[in-house]
Amino acid sequence: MTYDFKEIEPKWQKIWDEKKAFEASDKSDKKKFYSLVEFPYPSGAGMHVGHIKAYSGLEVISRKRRMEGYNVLFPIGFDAFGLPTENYAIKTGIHPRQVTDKNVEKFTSQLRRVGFSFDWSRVIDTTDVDYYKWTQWIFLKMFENGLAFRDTALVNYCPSCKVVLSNEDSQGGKCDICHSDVVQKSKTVWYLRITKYADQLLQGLEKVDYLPNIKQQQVNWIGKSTGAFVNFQIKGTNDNLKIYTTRPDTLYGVTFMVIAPEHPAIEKYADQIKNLDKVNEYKAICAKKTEFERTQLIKDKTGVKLDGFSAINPINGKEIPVYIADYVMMGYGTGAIMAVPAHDQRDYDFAKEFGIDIIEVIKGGNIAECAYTESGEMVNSGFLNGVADKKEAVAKMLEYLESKGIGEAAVQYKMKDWAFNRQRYWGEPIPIVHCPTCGMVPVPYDELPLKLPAVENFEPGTDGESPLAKIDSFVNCKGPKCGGAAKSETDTMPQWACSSWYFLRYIDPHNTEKLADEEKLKYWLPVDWYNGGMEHVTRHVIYSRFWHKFLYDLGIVPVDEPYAKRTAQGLILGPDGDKMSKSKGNVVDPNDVIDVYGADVLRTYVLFMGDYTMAAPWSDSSVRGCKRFIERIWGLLFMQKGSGSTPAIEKSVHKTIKKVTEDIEQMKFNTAIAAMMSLTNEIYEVGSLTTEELSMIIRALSPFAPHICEEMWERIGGEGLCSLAPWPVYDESKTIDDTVTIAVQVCGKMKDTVMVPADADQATAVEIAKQNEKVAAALEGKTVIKEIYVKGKILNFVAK
RNA sequence: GCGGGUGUGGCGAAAUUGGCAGACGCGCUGGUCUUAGGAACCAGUGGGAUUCCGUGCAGGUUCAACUCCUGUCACCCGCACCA
Repeated sequence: MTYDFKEIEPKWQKIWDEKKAFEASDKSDKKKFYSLVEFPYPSGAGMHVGHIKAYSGLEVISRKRRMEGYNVLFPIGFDAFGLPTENYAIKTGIHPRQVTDKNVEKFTSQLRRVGFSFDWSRVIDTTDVDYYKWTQWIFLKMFENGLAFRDTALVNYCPSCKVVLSNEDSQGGKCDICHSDVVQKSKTVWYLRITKYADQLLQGLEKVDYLPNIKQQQVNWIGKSTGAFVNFQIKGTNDNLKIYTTRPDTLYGVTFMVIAPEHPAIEKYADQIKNLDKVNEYKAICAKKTEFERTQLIKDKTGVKLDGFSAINPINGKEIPVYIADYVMMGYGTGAIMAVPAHDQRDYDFAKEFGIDIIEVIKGGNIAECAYTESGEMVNSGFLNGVADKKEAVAKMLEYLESKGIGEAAVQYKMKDWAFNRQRYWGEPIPIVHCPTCGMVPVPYDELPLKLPAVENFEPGTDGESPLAKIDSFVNCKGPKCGGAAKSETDTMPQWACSSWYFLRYIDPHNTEKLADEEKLKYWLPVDWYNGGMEHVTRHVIYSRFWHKFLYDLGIVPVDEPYAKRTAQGLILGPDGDKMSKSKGNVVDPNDVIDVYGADVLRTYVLFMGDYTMAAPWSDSSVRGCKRFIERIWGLLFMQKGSGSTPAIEKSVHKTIKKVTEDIEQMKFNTAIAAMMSLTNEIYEVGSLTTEELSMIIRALSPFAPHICEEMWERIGGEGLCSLAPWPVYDESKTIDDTVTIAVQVCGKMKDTVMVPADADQATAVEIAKQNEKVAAALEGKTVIKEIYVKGKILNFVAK
């Protein structure tokens, strides 16, 4: 009898559904396990096999946990607001609501065909008003607490998409959506004050179990640096130019200062600056440059000296010339620096370009050649002379600066506040009213959700205005406080808003009173294991940790870190080894694979391909190997015999169960599957196994290939569903061999292997080894100086 | 430039963390059965050769190195004039 996946797979999917086999219980004596995968953006293209790999990791772990007796919450939903849907709507004229519904339906059917054990009773769609009501609610709480605010600043702006972008969405100076160059534009925009949580976001990493590279990326992104603010008096005034430096120890080496082209001091002291025309000309050139261009010319330093404007070095009273240059950014530190060319390469390049003095204050380098950035003995530095330790020098200088009131220790972060509004339709409306008498007023909580109005035209305005601005009935409203005529905010929230808290909603998805019930939150949080893509670690993961910490401070959630553990899967590349993309035409559709081989084969293959965390190319022919394996598993059904284990098979079964049990926990799915393949090969050689052995194998394979395992489970008379049957327990004693094969080396070169009792002592092993022909031949005429014996592994004769 | 990662057969990859390099799978070769096979099954498969060489390259530590150390090259990813 052959294995007919086309009949078996839908059969069991239906049964799981009818029995609500994978629904989590909110009340249970069992230990809870919350496993979370990043919910998909339902694009029109449907899912590709990369999605399947992304979900299969925790799918296996969730299924194993259920079999181990846990109450498992493994939910799924749709992250459905966003530009691709809106752009599609603009192109086709179909409303984003309809597009989203259609795509969600497509994704759902694909996911179901794979047989994922999601709890389908908790599906959420972030574009559902009952969901985004709470996204708006959280925004209002942030507004109330001063974490959501408006400011006029230079922002990243995509001229093609006509939207303001966050730093995170414009990495490398390119728009994350359309990849065109981002320009800097002065606009009044909404921000979320994520920087307030910078230190907590950093500290929090110490107590969570994230893969090391994920942690490191977040640490870099937050970019904490410790240094000092130092005030340089502006000559001829009582005003100061405040700078930030990480090297206060080099203060004696300052020979010039640089301020950003946008620095306010230029306007404030415009009348003092004699070459204002030249300065303004330079400012105009900088403003035209995109962020991308500005980071291109790293070596060629440009700038203009401010004539008639200088500062005083507070440490020695020296007059210091001040320049403007675009290598200093307004967005970091104070937008002004003290330049120490002897010990900073950028300052060095600038000094060479402009013929400025270079004063060595740390010995050890050759400042005629380049800046010396290592540590060494301080010179030309007044009271610091002779100090050789950098830390000590910094500490002494800080102490001095603070005692004189001219500077203070300071911490800076690279992370910037989150630019939060988008001039787009398909997002959550920001629930704020601009009232001419009362200013910015939040929409009252009991009026939430503030629904997206029906529109015909989704095109953003040419002046960078939201499509909502054209809807008079939406824009014109009453001021919530005074009742007078007012205007609604017309911008919407960015794509990352709704995903910043979705894992909380899964816990209580149908609650109409609160975002989720406290008791349930207390039971399920934190997420025990969260898996997703590397591309989200500096965006979604940081954003959601920030929202979570805020909700924790409000007392809404019971733990301060949302995710106890975070891992990331590697990409599936196209068969050509390139990243899968529609334009390259190398995308593999899971439906095509399921049509030919079935879901169990697809699931097994995406996990067998290689290291789960690493990228690997798709191979159509390799899929067939997994198909053969699944079919050979089916064949085991016809090799059963009632009783009487073959001792070697019994041992191998227990060893395999042990390996599978352990490997799954480390996401080493590829070696777990390989072990089961080996075992199968071995059983085929012997030709039989007991029903009990088969039962163990089926259960261990069931997280990977659940459909065939259910069918086999039923046929061997297993009780209930295989998916909920107890995880097979191996007998440790049966995993240990009585005799082992050890390698025998002579002078480190392998000569042969010999069988010895597992607990053989050195003398026994040596005796057995010496009887081996090849070993004896190699030792012929030599004197053994030393014998090295590692039990169960190796015996090495060191001989002359 | 900084941070993270990866280099192992024709290919995807393993290696109990210093102990038999190449498990498992693909592909390939030969065979069996077939009208046929891009099906199934069986056997073989790192390279040269009769005892050597092989984990990007060059050194080192060790009885023993894919694994540890020093240097170096290549590729991938992230950040990037961050003061």
